[in-house]
Amino acid sequence: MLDIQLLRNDLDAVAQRLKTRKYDLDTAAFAALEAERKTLQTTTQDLQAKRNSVSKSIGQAKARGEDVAPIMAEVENLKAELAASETALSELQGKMEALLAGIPNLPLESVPVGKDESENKEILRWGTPRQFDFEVKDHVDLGAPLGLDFETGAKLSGARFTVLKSHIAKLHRALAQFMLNTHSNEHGYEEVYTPYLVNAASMHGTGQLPKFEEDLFKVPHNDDSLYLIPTAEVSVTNFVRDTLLKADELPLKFTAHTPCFRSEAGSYGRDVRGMIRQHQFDKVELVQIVHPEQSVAALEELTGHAERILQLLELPYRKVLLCTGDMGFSSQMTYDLEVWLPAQNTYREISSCSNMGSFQARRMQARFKNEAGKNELVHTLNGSGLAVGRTLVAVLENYQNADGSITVPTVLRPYLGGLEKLAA
RNA sequence: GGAAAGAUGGAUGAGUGGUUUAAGUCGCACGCCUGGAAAGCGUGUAUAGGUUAAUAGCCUAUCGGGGGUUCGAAUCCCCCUCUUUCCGCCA
Repeated sequence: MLDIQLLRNDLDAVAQRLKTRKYDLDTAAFAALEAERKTLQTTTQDLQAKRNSVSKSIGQAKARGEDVAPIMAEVENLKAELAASETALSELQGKMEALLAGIPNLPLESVPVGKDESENKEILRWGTPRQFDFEVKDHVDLGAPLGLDFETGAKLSGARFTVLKSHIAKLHRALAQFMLNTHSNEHGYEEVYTPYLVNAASMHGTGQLPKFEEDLFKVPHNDDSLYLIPTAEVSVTNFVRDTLLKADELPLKFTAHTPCFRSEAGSYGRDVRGMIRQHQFDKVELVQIVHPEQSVAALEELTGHAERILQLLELPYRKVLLCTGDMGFSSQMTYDLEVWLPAQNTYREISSCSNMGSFQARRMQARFKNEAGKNELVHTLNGSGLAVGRTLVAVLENYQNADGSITVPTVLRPYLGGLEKLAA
């Protein structure tokens, strides 16, 4: 959520910057609402003040034993007038909050302006895609004999659900363990385990609600609903919702391995083959809660932590700075990491690392006591370190051999009892 | 699932319809005192919003959340959430 003061003071400039990310802010409508809010709030507060003082004088008169009937008559009308005014004000404020909740974050100055992913800026390429002297197979064909089972997944739950067995299941587990160990032992993150079902307030805090409900799985519960997390960003970042931190507690760094659930109603037809796009997938997430002055540097650090996983796995990747038109709703700057997939002969997203600035913190009321003793919003960051399913795909495709077996990356061997090769 | 007790500012803790403008204590900040410190004394110490040049004043809201009764609610009524304890069930 943007600071409403920013909109009040600098409406046109905000609207212009939002335009670079394809959001059209109706400035006239906002200005009209704001003008109405101003007068309505003032009159409401005046009425409240009047009611308070009259009520007080009733109490005082009673204490002196005087007749209060005349004063009571005086406030007769006040009550209805105040109630009407309060109702109108809260409706208006609700309207403005709804509008505000739907406005995306402002991109930082350093983010290139662009309309879509074609205008993203490549920062670097790491590693060299391997040259194969045989016909490469994709992960679906490679995985089938090793335990990658789409048919059973479809039988149990439908399209975009997968069962992993034997070698594939173990490789999947090894990857998650390796990532989690690296981040918690070497990168200074505290390992956490979180609920996979969260309430609407948490989803609102990180920005999934109210705008992206169709992408979520919703579960009825006690006359209410819970939501399956689409990423551990939601559960972990919300640790600090409604919290006042001490300055010396920052930064907080958490890592979590969780399943992620995405309905993605709008994605039919995309990546239907294989486990690139699933309704359920595992991810090791990195979250940082930092001092506002540190968030720009923290994004570089956090992205580096995700890159390190790819480097240790010796998977070629490229790092891309997303342009304004391709960024997520809550982000003010995002790096994507894209891993090389030989069968697709291209780089595919495997991690997304974002600096959300104070956008989520404002929604969550996550603050810290700053040097001046004032409460200030923290900045939040998160990134995938990495998406486990897609990493599995990348390992299968990049480490494949002519006979269909898979060489186990060196760093994973300790997690697989020293196994060097996966073969049917 | 059943029963009971709770939720008040940074912490603790009083407060059963109107001088409560949320007492007192602790903590914290500043000052006095001191060679320095402690103790003592004094002053101050919530958040959000409105108005404003203002981080000055003034005003409004906030006692777990929501709704209600009332001229007036921390206080009375209803619903919900969470915490603790006991019973049941369960991995």
